[in-house]
Amino acid sequence: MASKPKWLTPAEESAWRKYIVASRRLYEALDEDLSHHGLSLSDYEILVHLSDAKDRSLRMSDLADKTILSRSRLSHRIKYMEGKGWVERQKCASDKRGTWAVMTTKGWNTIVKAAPDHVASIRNRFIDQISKADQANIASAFEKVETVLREQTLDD
Amino acid sequence: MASKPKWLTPAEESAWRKYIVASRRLYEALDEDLSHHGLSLSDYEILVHLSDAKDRSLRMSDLADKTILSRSRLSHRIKYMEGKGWVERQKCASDKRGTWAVMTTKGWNTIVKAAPDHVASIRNRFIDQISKADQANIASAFEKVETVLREQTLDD
DNA sequence: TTCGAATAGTTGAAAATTCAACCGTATGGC
DNA sequence: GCCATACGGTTGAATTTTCAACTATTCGAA
Repeated sequence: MASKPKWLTPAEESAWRKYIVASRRLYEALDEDLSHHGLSLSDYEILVHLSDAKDRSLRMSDLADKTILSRSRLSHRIKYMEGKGWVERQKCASDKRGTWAVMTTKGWNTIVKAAPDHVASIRNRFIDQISKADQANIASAFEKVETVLREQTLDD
Repeated sequence: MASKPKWLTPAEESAWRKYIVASRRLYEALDEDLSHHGLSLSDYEILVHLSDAKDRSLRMSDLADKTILSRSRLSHRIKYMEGKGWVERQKCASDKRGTWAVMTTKGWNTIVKAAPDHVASIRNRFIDQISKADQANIASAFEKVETVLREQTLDD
């Protein structure tokens, strides 16, 4: 990687620390809020992506990509969620290796119930604390970060 | 919480999604980079805070606060790190309930070795992708978020 | 001074996550 | 068509994290 350690300037260090601390705490808080509905943040994300999808169904690997979960982790989680009755698995006809994760009515009801509170959390704890201008700055900055991250991950 | 679900506007939603996705990927990438040194991001944080501290020692609960780790998790982690020879525990004289986590020379060497690469990761993957202006915006925005988060957590 | 509540920290079991190996199916070249 | 390789997904074991209970000490008020 770097040949000479180029340390962070105080301003950079400060931005980094503030970001990292706040993002950890934010994650915690949202997860805690959601736990009152019996959901973890990843379970919620899984349900969101399913509810947005055509027929409320997604192939396991697509779902894994969208939720940024490893296939293994998703597989375990879906097993759990199947137990809860929120999703079902269906064999894929066109590709016999594949599996569809299908959201059930019960899953739909669950997320419909949780969503207002969750959105309120995001609002109270994040969005409403940040000016419109900064929201735009953050959106573009993190988009850039993510793009580069993706490129960097490809060639390693 | 909220009485009426006040949904996110498209701009807000976009900012939120971009932030959440990038932050997850960023965490992953940094953790992966660090793993080449046999460290997880939390282990690194533990060592950083210890190396900044007077006598490279901190009380367990202070360390837990600084690293945003639960006491239990820190306790387990320190046991592991003790096994690696990176830290030692010492009984606290003034408060007999207490324990000091003390970084060893081996621990110091470990972090000295890992730090340049880690800083380079933060730079490549985050800092260098963001303009100076946005760094400042992000610093202040996340500071605000964290402050509110802390206040909210107090009265719950 | 004494008792009840709070604080510091640990522990073992339970739950979640990662890791690596694995099966069955597709796909692309020859 | 045939084989090597890649893909899609699952599984069980190992590791990590959470959860709840617990010990020991300190603090504070009566």
